[in-house]
Amino acid sequence: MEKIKITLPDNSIHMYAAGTKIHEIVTSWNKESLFSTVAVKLNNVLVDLSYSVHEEATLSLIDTASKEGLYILRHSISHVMAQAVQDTFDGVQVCIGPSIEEGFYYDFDYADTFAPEDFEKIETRMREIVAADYPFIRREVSRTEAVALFADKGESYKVELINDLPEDVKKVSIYSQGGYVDLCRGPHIPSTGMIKAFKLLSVAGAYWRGDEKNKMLQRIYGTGFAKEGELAEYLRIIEEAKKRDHRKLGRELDLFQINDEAGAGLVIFHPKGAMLRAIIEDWERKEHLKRGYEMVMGPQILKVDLWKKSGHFDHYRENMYFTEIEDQGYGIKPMNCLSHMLIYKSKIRSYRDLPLRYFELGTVHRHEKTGVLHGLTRVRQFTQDDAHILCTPDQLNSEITGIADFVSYAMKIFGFDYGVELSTRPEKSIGSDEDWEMATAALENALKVNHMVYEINEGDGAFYGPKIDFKLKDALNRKWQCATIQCDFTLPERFDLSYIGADGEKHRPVMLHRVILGSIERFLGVLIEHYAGAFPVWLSPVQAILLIVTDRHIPFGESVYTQLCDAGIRAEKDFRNEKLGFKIREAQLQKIPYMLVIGDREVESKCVSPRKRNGKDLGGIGIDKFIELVRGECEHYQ
RNA sequence: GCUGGCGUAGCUCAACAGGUAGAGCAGCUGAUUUGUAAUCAGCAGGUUGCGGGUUCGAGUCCCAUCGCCAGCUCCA
Repeated sequence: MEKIKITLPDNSIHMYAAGTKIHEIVTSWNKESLFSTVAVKLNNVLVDLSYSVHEEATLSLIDTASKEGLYILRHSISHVMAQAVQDTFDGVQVCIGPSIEEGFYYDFDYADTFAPEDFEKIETRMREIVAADYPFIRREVSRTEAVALFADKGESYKVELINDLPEDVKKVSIYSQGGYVDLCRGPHIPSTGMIKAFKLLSVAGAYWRGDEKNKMLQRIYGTGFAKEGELAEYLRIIEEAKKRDHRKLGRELDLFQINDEAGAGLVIFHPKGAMLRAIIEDWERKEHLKRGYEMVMGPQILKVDLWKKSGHFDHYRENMYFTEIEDQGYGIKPMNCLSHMLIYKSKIRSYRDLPLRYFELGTVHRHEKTGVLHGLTRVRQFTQDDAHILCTPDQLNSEITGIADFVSYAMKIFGFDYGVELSTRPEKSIGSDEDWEMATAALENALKVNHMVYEINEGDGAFYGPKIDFKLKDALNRKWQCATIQCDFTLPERFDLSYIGADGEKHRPVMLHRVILGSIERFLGVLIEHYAGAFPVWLSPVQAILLIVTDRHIPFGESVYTQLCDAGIRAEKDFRNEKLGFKIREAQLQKIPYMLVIGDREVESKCVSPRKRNGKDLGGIGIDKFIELVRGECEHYQ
């Protein structure tokens, strides 16, 4: 019999008979590893353990500890769930059921509705399927055979999927376990018994193939892990996220409200929330001025004709609000660029003036569909830390570098980690192919020059240009879009912007749209969740609260309060007739960084006793020393 | 916008299968003068999101509308 050479994971080379199953090869090499191996990579291609090798190959194992392994495990669990759902309910058609970042889902077409109460039934059946340890069996069949098979089962969605495959696909693979058959590329785990920890989480609507014109299906979400402990940890993080929800903390910390009477998606900032915003905005102004930006301000509404000129009317109208004044149509701005264009055009520009960097904390309105509104992170009115940079094409690189540095600095200041993505031309867009290519190349080039690691996000650019998106990661590792740099050759064209070059001729400048924190509202929402409401001292709306032991300490308390206010420290006083423990509890729940206890001892020695938010008692220290302490914690930022 | 779930006091939540809303916290009043996460007592607080309908009777059932939640689609 023919022998083939297999390079094993430890780089040792062994000879096996052609046609040997991978499962047998692994068994002969290291039986133990089978416990956690879900599939293997054969010459870098993922295949099942049941695969038979016919050619010389290099083998590496994929176990549940790896990202790919977990993906495969979860995909297999989704098949088990689909089987359980079909076994439990009549008349259910299966659609698609992939692994996703944090788990898996499966879409079903079912006349009745699934309720979370049904999960227990489904999970019980799933556990039976797991206990039965059914092997996942792969079979390759012709398209016609597959169509016949699924048509016979009444699975019209699967039939549609097969019929829509490219013509050159002659064969498809199907997987079965315990009588359940599914169209699937694979690979899968060897058998259902390998599944140890899973949980169904939620059910929600989802359009067939993600198109809102199609039928709404029911999607059941679940997650799975290699070990019970990991599942428990994941569920703990979900609970933690709930505790940190900025909508809940926003109310508890009295930061803001979103009120039906005022309107959906419209934020009303309370004193503490407005303070927090002001701190961030002051920081923004200072940092922008440092970096050569100039502050500008534009109106909230501009004539419709101008929006037609810019292309917003044709491409962004459904997101805009309009109004009329004395028969003249106006559009409420959804972006800040128009005024900035007019500022540029207000006089003749020389190449010596460039780059021009116009910065505006610009409030915009966008008509978002009701279903997408969400606390502070998705609203209808928000303020962007927006800037438009007008420069020569050869200044693009250094400008983008400057912005990237700015973003990196801001993320460090606020304590976030982040990732970078390059988003390319979307279907609905304006501008020539040439401009798009130039703009995309400019952004990509800047990323490369700066050795930045990035991912490509196809078709996710703005309608007027490609963009670099910075996605920050919060304390719970969730990603949020905040900073973005967009390259635009179109708007300068439409507004016929020019500058006089060294050659005395007119040239067209290039424009960069960019935000650093993005929407101040969204950023605040993310910030609240990142810090769980316990802001660092420099951001805390209230930095210190004075707590007196009894009312004979009021006069000294008042004098301390005055000294702190004079020193620019944001202080509050709690001189109520309550026990100290009660006041500490309240200050603690308000997550105030410093509680200053004032009793007989402090009055006597003219000092305060700070108690930190983490419970640490700093003992009696002089007021000057406390002021110094707080300033020291802020100076690095302000 | 779509699918499903949900709107009860400032907040968190009760009220069996329709029978004229109840608790804790917060608030107010009084007592208490208090040392590092809740002092005690009393009082007050709601046309059950808004508008229709069914019924002798609706928080509970039906319709419509506004809003919230989870997704989908879209996005800063």
